[in-house]
Amino acid sequence: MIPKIKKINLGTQLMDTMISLIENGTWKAGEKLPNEIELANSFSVSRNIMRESMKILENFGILDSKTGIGTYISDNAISNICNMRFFESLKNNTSIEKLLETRLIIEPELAYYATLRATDEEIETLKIVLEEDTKKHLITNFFHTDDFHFHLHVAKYARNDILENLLTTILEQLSADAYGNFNKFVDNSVKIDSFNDHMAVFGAIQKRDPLLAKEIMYHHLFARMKVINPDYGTNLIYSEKIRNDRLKEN
Amino acid sequence: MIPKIKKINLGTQLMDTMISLIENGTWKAGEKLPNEIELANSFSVSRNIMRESMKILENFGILDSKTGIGTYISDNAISNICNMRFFESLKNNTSIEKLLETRLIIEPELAYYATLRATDEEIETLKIVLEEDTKKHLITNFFHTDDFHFHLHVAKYARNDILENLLTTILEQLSADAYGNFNKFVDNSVKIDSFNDHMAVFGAIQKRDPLLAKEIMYHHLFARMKVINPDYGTNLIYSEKIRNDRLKEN
DNA sequence: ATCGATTTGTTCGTATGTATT
DNA sequence: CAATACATACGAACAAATCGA
Repeated sequence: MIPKIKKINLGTQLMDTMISLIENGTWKAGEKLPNEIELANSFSVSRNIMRESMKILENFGILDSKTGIGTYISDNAISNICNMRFFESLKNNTSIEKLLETRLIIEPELAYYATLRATDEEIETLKIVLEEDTKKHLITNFFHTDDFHFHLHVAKYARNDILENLLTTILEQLSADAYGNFNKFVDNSVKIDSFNDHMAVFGAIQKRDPLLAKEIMYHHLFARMKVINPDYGTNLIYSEKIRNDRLKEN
Repeated sequence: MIPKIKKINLGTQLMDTMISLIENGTWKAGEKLPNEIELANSFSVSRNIMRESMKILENFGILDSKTGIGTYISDNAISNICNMRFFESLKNNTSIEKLLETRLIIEPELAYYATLRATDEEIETLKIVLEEDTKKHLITNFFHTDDFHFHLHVAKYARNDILENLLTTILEQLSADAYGNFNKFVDNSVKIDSFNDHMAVFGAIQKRDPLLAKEIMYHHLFARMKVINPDYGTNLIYSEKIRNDRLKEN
């Protein structure tokens, strides 16, 4: 398969050079840029192209244009360039395994924090979410994106916006990707196991037992990972048993 | 303090309406859009403004323009809209505590995976990084961004691009923010503790003891958190002791 | 293989609204 | 109030790429 090279147009070239100007310190944070016409001239492009590039950088929080005053380099331009790169990597990332691994890392912790931070009302909501899933589960071949409602609710109750949003994009990517279709044809026993795991996680949250919620969530996701890659974790030694052994040693 | 409402210009309005058109299903993924002139007419804006908005959406991977052919809605437009929102939240998020909490959640796991996946050469590199830090530590009042080299290397060796990039942006935000300055004036004992933690994490990685690396990293970051918010975690029960107790009970 | 139609890429000229002085 | 500097917005045009006849 030949990788499609997108022909670089003036706009993206401009964007890239402006970013490097900021990164190498030629343009410093807080600094005022020359006006659009001068800029366009100095880069030898038209004003519209100049504007298109600047608009994109403005949208990324790297530039800051104020009507009638001028355009400035954002105070946190460098940090937003970093964000932009993160975003790029997220956009191009297609490895289902890495997406699942990320879930494996963050979701047990989210379950842990959700157990500590969810209000009683929120736990009731979670119960309702599960009950609705039960209905779907009994009636149709429920799965795929439906499965995600529970996880997203748990993430919300953990009160960490960053990781909640990260999980949202990961789940969105998983359901958009082949993984979404894959799940439709997965063996029924896997679905049932998965559903029971949800019930167990909920039970732990309801009992306000954060460590238990965390452990169950981990094993739930680890089982999912095993479905798409049976070899995963053969080099890993994270397991209840070994952990127990280690802790008893001390 | 009055929140500054950025006067919505035509471009951002257009962008928002186009996104809702995609989200509510009026524009479906893979669909071809009318040409720029027709679009501009139907939205009653000039072609330039139309282009500016489309360029931004293209940059986010929501639209896909091909010279001489036309503009299409990306196949994974919805998932990229989600990414965009994540990016927005990351851009506006200023809570140092949430940034640190995210580190507290992901970095122990990254240390864990790094211990399992780092090559012997990479562990040597890590050693050199630490030695360089030692020199800086002895000579100048080393800290703040210097402290981050070690963490970023560990993240890299964990072989999870998503979380490595997330950590990079978090550390970048922390050093850009007040936190960076704050760290400059922190008590010297804190610096020494922190440095010793790094040594201990490295020791665990070198011994190929992933659980130990994870535990030390956790306590290292928890201590950092306590510096900026002494009350943090008083409602948390995550601790070696309690975990031990729980596991021995069973 | 050439031509024409279509569509994005790019440029220029001009007018308007807004903020500073 | 007037002058200035600037971003915002529009319209017309040409160039380059693509596709189908």
